[in-house]
Amino acid sequence: MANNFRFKPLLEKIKNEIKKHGYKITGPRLAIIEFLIHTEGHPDIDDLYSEVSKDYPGIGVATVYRTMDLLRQLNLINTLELPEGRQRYEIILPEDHHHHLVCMECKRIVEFGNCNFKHLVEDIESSTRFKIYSHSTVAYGLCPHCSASS
Amino acid sequence: MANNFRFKPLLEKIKNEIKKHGYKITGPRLAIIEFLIHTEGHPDIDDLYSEVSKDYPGIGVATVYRTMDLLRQLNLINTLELPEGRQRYEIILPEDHHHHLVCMECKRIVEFGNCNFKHLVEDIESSTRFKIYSHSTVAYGLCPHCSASS
DNA sequence: ATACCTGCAAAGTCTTTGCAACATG
DNA sequence: CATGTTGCAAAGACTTTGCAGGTAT
Repeated sequence: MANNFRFKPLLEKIKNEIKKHGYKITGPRLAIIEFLIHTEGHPDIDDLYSEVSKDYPGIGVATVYRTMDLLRQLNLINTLELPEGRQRYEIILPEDHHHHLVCMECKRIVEFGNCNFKHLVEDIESSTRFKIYSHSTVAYGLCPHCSASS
Repeated sequence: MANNFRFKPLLEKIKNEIKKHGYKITGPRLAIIEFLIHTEGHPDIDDLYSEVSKDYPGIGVATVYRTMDLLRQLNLINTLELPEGRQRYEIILPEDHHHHLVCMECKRIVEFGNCNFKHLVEDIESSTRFKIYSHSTVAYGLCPHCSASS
């Protein structure tokens, strides 16, 4: 697996974070977290449920929802808001600020790292008097394949 | 109404767009569109349903959903994807490219106009080979009021 | 031993759909 | 008057919740 190198330290960090807050490391949680660390994709609840079921048969959907809530509360995952009407998730890697490009045709999701938003923060903070903590950008377009075939 | 000046030409443009595509101007549609043009907010389906019911009693929720689908297909409204799990809408004004700032505490939504994304488009297009057509940024923070009281 | 956690099924919420009556162009 | 549109209610999709039994620490 390409990203295996990131596996152990990240997994340990996540487990510690969970324990630190008084929650427990359980089979279903581990299976979900390991899947999230390994996958290159941006799974939704259904993807998680069906994929994790392979490692952990018998897991219930409710557990998947509850685990994702927990991970989000602990700031261990990001939630992607796309126009699909459901959420997709990705594990947060340290030092990996990126955004997403979505193909309007085939729905493929690609990450991109260039982000110059930080240059704007001061401007926006002074014009709106908000204190900004985070941001998320989604760009829409056509992927190479779909743009060739249209 | 502060934005009355924008009302007539925009309304005409929208009506024409609807007719041009073979759809009809009906009472419920007009009531929804007029509300969207007048409001300063970012209503969700429920807001629309209850507000528009005042002008047009008896309207059904299904009609609100269907009208918003139509307006989105014709590119007359923007959909805001926020972590609330439901969509919010805004009418598209010509020459008004902006993004949104959301207060994490009180959920207030504020628009900001600074956007330097266009400088990145070429970079992203060449590194990903996508053709980009639009983008949307949401920043999260604390509004002046909430940041004072915390 | 004591929280916490799980799967299940039921309940809840939000959105879509089928349909007969109606309205627009 | 042909075609699109509407409100309603039912169906569908997705998410949350209550609970009794199970499990991590």
